[in-house]
Amino acid sequence: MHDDPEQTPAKRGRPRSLTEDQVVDAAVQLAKSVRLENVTMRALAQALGVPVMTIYNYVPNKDALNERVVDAVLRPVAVPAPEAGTWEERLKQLERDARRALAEFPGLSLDRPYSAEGRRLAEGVMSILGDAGFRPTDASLAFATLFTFMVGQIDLDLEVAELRGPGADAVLSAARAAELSPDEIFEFGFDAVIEGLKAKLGPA
Amino acid sequence: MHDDPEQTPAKRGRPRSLTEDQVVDAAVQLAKSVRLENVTMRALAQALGVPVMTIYNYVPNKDALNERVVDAVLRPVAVPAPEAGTWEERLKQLERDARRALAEFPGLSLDRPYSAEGRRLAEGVMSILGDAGFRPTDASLAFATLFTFMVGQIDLDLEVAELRGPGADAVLSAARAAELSPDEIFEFGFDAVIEGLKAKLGPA
DNA sequence: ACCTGAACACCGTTCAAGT
DNA sequence: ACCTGAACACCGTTCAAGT
Repeated sequence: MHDDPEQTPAKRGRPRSLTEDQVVDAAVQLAKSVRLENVTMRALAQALGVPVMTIYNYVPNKDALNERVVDAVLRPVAVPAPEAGTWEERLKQLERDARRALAEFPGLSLDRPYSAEGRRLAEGVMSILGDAGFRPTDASLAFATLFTFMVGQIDLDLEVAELRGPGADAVLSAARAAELSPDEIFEFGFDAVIEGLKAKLGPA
Repeated sequence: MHDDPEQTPAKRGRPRSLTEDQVVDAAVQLAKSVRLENVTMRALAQALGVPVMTIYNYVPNKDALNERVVDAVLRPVAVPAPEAGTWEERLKQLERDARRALAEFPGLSLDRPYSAEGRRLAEGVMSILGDAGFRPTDASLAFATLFTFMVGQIDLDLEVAELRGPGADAVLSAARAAELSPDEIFEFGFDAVIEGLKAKLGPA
């Protein structure tokens, strides 16, 4: 009964010099200027002012760290409630928020392996599609289309951000010639996708 | 006049042990089972039966090698001629071919930096959109939407291929529950995008 | 001329020793 | 109990020497 290690943390041993949040936050900051995959454990340790191996007391390895960074970035993205508007408006707001959240982080994508936050957003989209009245199979197809569009859009955003200047690139030069901003491209594409989904699913 | 080094290759010095095509082809083969970024120069050298540094006689560095691999994979993808069908059919065939070509290669994407073949395909899509009667700004918007969809689709294909089994993934579990194949998802999504583009651009 | 061994400047991570 | 230096098994690539 007495001496329960859960109740009495018993500050024995060396005190922790960091918290997990500090480690993840520092990695998030570094991921703003360098692609997440290129954030090195050594650079992270230096930013935290600790030896490299100390990080491994807070995070099992780099993959796990990356997952927590993605979670931290996606956490602020809300799933709009039913009262927030029509299903089209709710989806658009969700995808716009996600895109904005990810835009600060070069090369941070929604893809594999799915984080807890990624799953939350995926379920949010599915539930909005359910509210819209789509039956399960149709909702899955619509989800896949929206997800596909979203991943591609983030990739396009990255290219626009990186390829400033000399990169004589057919894709972007066409967009540049027409003076299209990434936001305009997103709005147009998203509306087209929604329109297409309604056309394909509406008559059922 | 005499002794022109261009006309008379003059087999002096050590003979080349490889050709550039051999190097690229070997890299293409390795990229079928390992993501291109994870194909190491050392593994490539071993597959070719030469010391690592020999590769640098044929290719300046790994980035350039990767670009040539992407070009080699994309080269067989044709831009359907005007006689091949309606602009919708031509676009669909092009994107389906590109998707199939890339499907064999895990993690091979259309994105940055654009290869010569990628540029050829991009210009092909733009010309098909021109044939369809889209004016330049509209064609750019439509192109960006199609490109976005394509990049996302390839990413989705990769995840479907990789996440066999335990990965309890919301995105794919929904698709699996509905027994949707990647091809069905592609067909549906592509048609929806085309439908949306027509709806947005048609009334103009 | 072309080839290539040795070496360098990086990675992530294991392992055993330190307090 | 928590921390961490040294070392290991990798990378891509430079550089100088070999034929």
